[in-house]
Parts: sequence; C-alpha cells; structure tokens
Amino acid sequence: MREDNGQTDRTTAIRNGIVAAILEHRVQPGTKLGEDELGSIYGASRTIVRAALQALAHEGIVVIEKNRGAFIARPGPAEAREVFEARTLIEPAIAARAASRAADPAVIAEWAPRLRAHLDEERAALARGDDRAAIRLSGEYHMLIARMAAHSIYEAILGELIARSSLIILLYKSRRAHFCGTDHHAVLADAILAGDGPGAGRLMVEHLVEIEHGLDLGEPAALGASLSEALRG
Amino acid sequence: MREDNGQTDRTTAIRNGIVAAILEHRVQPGTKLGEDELGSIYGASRTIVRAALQALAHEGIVVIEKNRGAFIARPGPAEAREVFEARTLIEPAIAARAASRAADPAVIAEWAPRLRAHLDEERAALARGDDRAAIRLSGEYHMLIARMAAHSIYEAILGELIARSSLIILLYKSRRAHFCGTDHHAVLADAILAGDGPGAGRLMVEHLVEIEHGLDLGEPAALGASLSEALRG
DNA sequence: ATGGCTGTTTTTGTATACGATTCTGCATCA
DNA sequence: TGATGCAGAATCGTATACAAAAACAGCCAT
Repeated sequence: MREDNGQTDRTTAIRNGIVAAILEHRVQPGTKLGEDELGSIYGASRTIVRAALQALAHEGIVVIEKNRGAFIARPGPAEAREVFEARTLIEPAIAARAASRAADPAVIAEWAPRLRAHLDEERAALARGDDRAAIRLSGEYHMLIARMAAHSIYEAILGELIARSSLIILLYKSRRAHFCGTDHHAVLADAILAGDGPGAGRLMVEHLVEIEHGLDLGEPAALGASLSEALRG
Repeated sequence: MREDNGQTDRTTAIRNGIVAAILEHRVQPGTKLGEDELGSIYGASRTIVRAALQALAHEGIVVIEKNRGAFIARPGPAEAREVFEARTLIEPAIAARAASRAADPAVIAEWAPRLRAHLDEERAALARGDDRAAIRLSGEYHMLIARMAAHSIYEAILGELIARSSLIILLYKSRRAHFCGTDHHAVLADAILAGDGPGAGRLMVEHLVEIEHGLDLGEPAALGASLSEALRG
C-alpha cells in the first residue's frame, strides 16, 4: 500500500521520454542525443543520462559511437526488413495466444473494454487529425495485445520492435501515412475476443504485410543528416 | 588497418566473462555479483562494472535489486516456459532461414566446414567427459545456426534466450544432463545444408521439445540460496 | 536463549572532476 | 579561392568522492 515507486526512477523516465518522442515521430533518426543536453532537460546528471542511453542502445533504437556520442538510430533497408520479418513471426503468435486466453470469461471481462476503449481513442485521434497521437496509439494497440497475451518475453521483444518500426516508418513511408488502419485493428480485436487464434494470427500477418507494403525500402536510406554521416565512414 | 579495438572494450569483456560463466554452469543462479568484487577481478572501476551489469540486466540474465546489488537471475517455472515457448517459435524460423541460404554454393562452402567442425568439437567434449565444454558448445551450436541465418535481430534475441536457457537447465534439469544430443545436432546440420527448410524447422522443434521434456518444471524453484531469499520478499 | 535496538561496516546510488578525443572557427599559405 | 593546420571549446570516457541505504555485530532487556 506504500507509494512504492512514486514515479519510475530517473533513468527509466529519461528512457521513456525518448521512446515516447520516437513513437510520436517528434524526433528524427540521426538526431544527436548529447549527454549534457539531456541532463539539463531532465535535471539529471550525466551518470543517469548515460545509463538511459546505454539501455536504449541495447534496444537498438539508439546508436552510440565511441567518443562521438549517442544518436537516434537510422535503420537501413536491410535492418528494416529484418524488423518486419521478426514482427511477422512473433505477432501472429502473440495474437493467437491472446485469443486462447479469451477462453477465460474473466480475461474477456478485463480486456474487451480495454481493447474497445483503445479503438475509440484511435478513431478519435484519426478523426481530429492528430497524426502524432494516431501513430503512437497504433503502436500501443499492438502492445496492448501483447499484454493481453501475458507473455513477458514476447512483450519485451515486441516493445523494441515497435520502437524500431516507428523509426523505419518515419524513414521509408512511401505515400500517405497509412497508419495501421483502425479497421484492421477492429477486426483483429473481434477475432481475438472470439477466441479465434488462427484467424487472429492470419489477420495479424495481413495487417503487418500491408504496413510493410506501405513502405519504400529501395536501397538508399534518405534523410538530410544522412549525407554528412554517409561520407564519414 | 589500425588495430581498431585490440580487445573488446572492458565493459563487454566483463559482460562476456559473466555470460561465459553462466553458459558453462560455473556460476549458480542467485549468486551475488558485487561491484567492487567484479571490479577487482577484472581490474576495472565500478563505473565499468556497473555498465556491464546493467547490460546483463537488460538481457534478463541478471537481476538488479535497488540498493541491494546484482544477482544472477533465478528464472521461475513460468519464465522457463516462456523462454522455451519463444525458442520454439524463433528457432525453427532461424533454421529454415539458414536452410534457404544453403541454396547459395558460396554459403555452403563457408558454413558446411564450420558446422562439421563444431559437431566434431561437441563429440570430442562429450567423449572426454568434459561436461562444461559440452554444455557450452551445445548452446554455441544453436548460435552458429543463427549466424548462418544472417539475421542480426534473431541472432540477438536467441543469444539472450540461450543464456537464460542455461540458467533454466541448471535449475530444473531432471535426471542425467541430457545435453542436446549430438545426434540431433548432426541431423539438423544435414537438413540445413541440404536446403530443406521445413525439415530443418521440424527437427529444431523436436529438438527443443526434447530438451524441455528433460526438465522438471514443477512449481518450486529449488536451490540452496533460494530459501534465504524466498523468505526475504 | 530470544527479540529488539543501536552503532559500525559494507555496499550501492549519484554527482562530479579530470584526462582524452573530437569538433569548430580562424588564421595561414599555396 | 580553397586547402591545411592549429588553438580553443565542447563533449565523451573513466575514476573517484561522498551520501544514502542495507547488512552486520554486539548489547541489553525480557
């Protein structure tokens, strides 16, 4: 009953802040994350900031170059394909697992409202044209399903993959944003809540394939900052 | 042409040292990893040790308790099942991918000798009764296939899962060690090198199922040190 | 003996200091 | 004009200092 960890410790807070910025596309791949800079933003010493950056580097969404600093990762096309291949393998399994948990009425009682509420939020963000919220919610929906699946390892892996996906979409989206259509998400929720594991898995694959099709993974990773660094190595 | 990173940086060296100890079953789950202690072993300051421990914590093979220190993780039965479920999902995909790469003769030329050499090493370790080497090599064989599959994300994920598996096997192995039989590994190599993706995937699943069957995941996580800590929380 | 209290010791959490490396702007020279 | 080199500034890598928390040991009271 004690307040436990009133707020998450400062390292995690910084990490979460940066991840949130990535998920909302408020920061571009390649952006430098200076230690002092972050430290003054979050009112923390470099020791703390550094721990956060190392964690992010481990997750693959930040790259640390020795003696040069930390940068938001700029995944190349090959890495992008790897990320989506991994998602296409793991997420159907997660969806199927969530569906199998739906056999338990208590699980339905807990998760049906959460999924529905989230879908409403997504629709609302889309309706009001709030792209940043929409893209963030889209990723969070996938995480919600992972939490329903109650598999902490899958959940952790997917968290990293989604953050990386966010960077990839920012770099390679071909035409209109084309976020995970809320329709896809809705029918997915129906399949999961109906306990239809194979169906949910199939829908998830289709959904992911469509997202990947919305990308243009032609070889060059285009971006302003890329030139200055492309010529460095 | 410069000597680049003569040896890996010290943080990574410490991390690797601890992982190696886990992979060879030279250290028990629950063991305390004191910062000063590690520092004096590796001749590094606490700053460096701490970074290594944080990395290991992120991989899930070390647990950091606030103000108490870092300990080798002691995965419970539920977590153990999650690890093997994840492996059963990912490793067949890795094996199939490796098999598909075997269509390229250059890939065969590079990897056939490596796999065969590794199998020989495993047989030799088993023959001379060197259990520690045998269990380490057994894990390394799975990593070798992942490297052949040339998918850096799968490789990273599998690395973590294998380290955790090593702890799990140490905690829950039921009777004789029963490491991945070299026979399994050998037929797996045959399927992969023959380019038989589905077959390799199937063999991998069988292999993993057999390993998991060699465990006794009955609820209690038994171990000497466990009592003192079980009563702490 | 048992249980609780208190001062001491050990160990971790965080900030900061200092050397090393890279970056930047300006002056110099072909 | 443009390249080159060289301070000076900024930034990172690492060790260390100090504060805070936990573990420990001894002591007293029951």
